[in-house]
Amino acid sequence: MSITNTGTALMRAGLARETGCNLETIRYYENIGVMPDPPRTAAGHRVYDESHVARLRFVMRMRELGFTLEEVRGFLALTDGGTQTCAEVRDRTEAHLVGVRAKIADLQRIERVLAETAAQCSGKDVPDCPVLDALAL
Amino acid sequence: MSITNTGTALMRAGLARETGCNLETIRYYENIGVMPDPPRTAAGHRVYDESHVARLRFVMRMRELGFTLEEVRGFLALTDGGTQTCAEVRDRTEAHLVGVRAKIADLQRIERVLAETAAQCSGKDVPDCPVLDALAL
DNA sequence: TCTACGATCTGTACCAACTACAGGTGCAAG
DNA sequence: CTTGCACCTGTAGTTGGTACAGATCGTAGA
Repeated sequence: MSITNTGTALMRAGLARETGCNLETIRYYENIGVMPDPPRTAAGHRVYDESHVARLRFVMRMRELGFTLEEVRGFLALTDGGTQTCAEVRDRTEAHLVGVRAKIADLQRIERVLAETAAQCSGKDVPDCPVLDALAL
Repeated sequence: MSITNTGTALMRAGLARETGCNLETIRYYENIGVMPDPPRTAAGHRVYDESHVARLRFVMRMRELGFTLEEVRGFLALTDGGTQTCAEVRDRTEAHLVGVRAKIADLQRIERVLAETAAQCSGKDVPDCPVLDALAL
């Protein structure tokens, strides 16, 4: 399953480079329990392998898709426990999708209000403005 | 000329009730300079009038439309100085609109990815799931 | 071997934009 | 007179990071 090359030991900067993740964010994810405490060298330096790269990429992809870290944690708990089912994962994904669609609708409403109001502007060097009128309502 | 007719004196809770703003947020807006320091009673209690109600409503409406407090401050500085022009207000509004449209596009991309992936789910009680596969890529 | 430099370590502070709470006063009703 | 609420202040917590200070480690050059 996991292809573990012998020489793929990474330090924190290496993991950051491999994943594109910010250096400090790696430690942050460790602190909040999203990434595991990695093994350390004698001097206390963190050592990462391919499993850490994969997990961090998973976390980053979920974040890109707008999942909260709490939701990420939930997914990881499922897969870490090996208790995940396709139905459960789909349900959580669709629950998130509902939120995303609500945000889109919200922003579209905002977009419409802003565009319609700005379209009424004279664009002149006068103090009166329909945008300010709309905001003062 | 009764005091209670035109000059409706409000305490903080009254202003919150009139505007729907959270009680603590009013003090926060005062601290960050978005709302002015109101006059006080002898005991130090804040006293608000209609001008505060109007200003707070203006701030809240801008926030609802997704403007940052920094942008709100900018608009208020314009109108407080009486230096606003319709052209300037329209320009700032349209600059904000660009950001809103970018957010919508972003969320629509996310929506598409989530919907397409979730649609491939078997919905069964099995550990394999196309959503997890997509995230693990 | 000494030394300089970069990488790593830790804790902590900072950002937006609020929200909440602790601990203290004021004021009016019962 | 006491109860109880509204108000006051400062400060901490939230989410998801980002950044910095100060200490230590590890290695390459002189």
